[in-house]
Amino acid sequence: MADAKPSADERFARFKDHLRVQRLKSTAQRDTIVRAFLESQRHISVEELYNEVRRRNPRIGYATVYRTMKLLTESGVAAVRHFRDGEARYESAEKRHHDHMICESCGKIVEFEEARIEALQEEIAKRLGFQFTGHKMELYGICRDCRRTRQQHAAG
Amino acid sequence: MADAKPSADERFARFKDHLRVQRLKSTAQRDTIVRAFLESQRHISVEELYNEVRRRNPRIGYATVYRTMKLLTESGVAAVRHFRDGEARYESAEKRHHDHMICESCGKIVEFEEARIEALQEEIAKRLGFQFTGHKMELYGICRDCRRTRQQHAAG
DNA sequence: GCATAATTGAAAACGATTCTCAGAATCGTG
DNA sequence: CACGATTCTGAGAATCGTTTTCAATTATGC
Repeated sequence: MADAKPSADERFARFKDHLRVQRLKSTAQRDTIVRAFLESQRHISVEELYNEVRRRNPRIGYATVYRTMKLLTESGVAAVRHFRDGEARYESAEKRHHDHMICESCGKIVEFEEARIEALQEEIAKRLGFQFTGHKMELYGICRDCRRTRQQHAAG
Repeated sequence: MADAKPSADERFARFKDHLRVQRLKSTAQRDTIVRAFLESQRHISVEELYNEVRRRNPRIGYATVYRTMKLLTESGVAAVRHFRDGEARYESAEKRHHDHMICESCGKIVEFEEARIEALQEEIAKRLGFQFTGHKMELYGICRDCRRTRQQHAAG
């Protein structure tokens, strides 16, 4: 039986725990932002999240979204990624390690796991005399959908 | 017998060719910047390059360094990389494909080649239905020198 | 040489993110 | 519940790396 991944409520609770432990305050703004994040799609950008948050409470500022996502990352509920475009994207941190494959045409992001790459990385680090601490790996390509669309256009 | 890698003069000539073909102009500023780059260490940042350029000709502005490095990249002589800190670093493009291992403590950058990783990447892309176009991979760790230093401090 | 087109430096604009600061809200304690 | 210490908030300014703007300067083809 696979581990069920934590529900949105469980992750929300984990965030609240973090606040308590760190003696930080619970506020309506933080709740709104975290709930919006937990209900969002994967790899949401700050701007996208901000727009959703605004729909729920237009008085919440950009800075608070940034601050809250930082907190959420520290609590282990979210994780940041920086892809090619340079704006941060947040994803749920509740999953196993994985990397990303990104479509250069439509921006679609697909996750994958590959144990053999992880193993090679450790091996390379050792060979170079480094104590391995982490890595960043992204593959870029054109997804099937975009290739199909392109052909249709070409065929006219 | 290994291919000799192009000398600085050969690369400079390649840049000049690029200018000619594109009907762009040769200027003293461009020459100064490109020469400074070609004589520099690997993975130089724009700021570092700008400082060196300034020593040679204090009237050259930041924007011209940026513009020239863009040109040099288009000509295939240089290549940009964006590592964790977010500032662009330029390296010579005259080498075979390679990736980087970066020390989280001192910032040292070591290059490596690993055919097995390249092969895996293509395989993964295919599995996900992508036409592979490129990738970005960086390993992070602590280098031997920094580990040694750290121990000395601990032993103090 | 001259005209034309490209290039330059300085400063402003940029986009993503962080900081500042004064007012507002939270929370542990009486 | 009220108090007070502390934290949080929103708005806008500040920051960082980079690009753009613009008027003045320079390179190049004829």
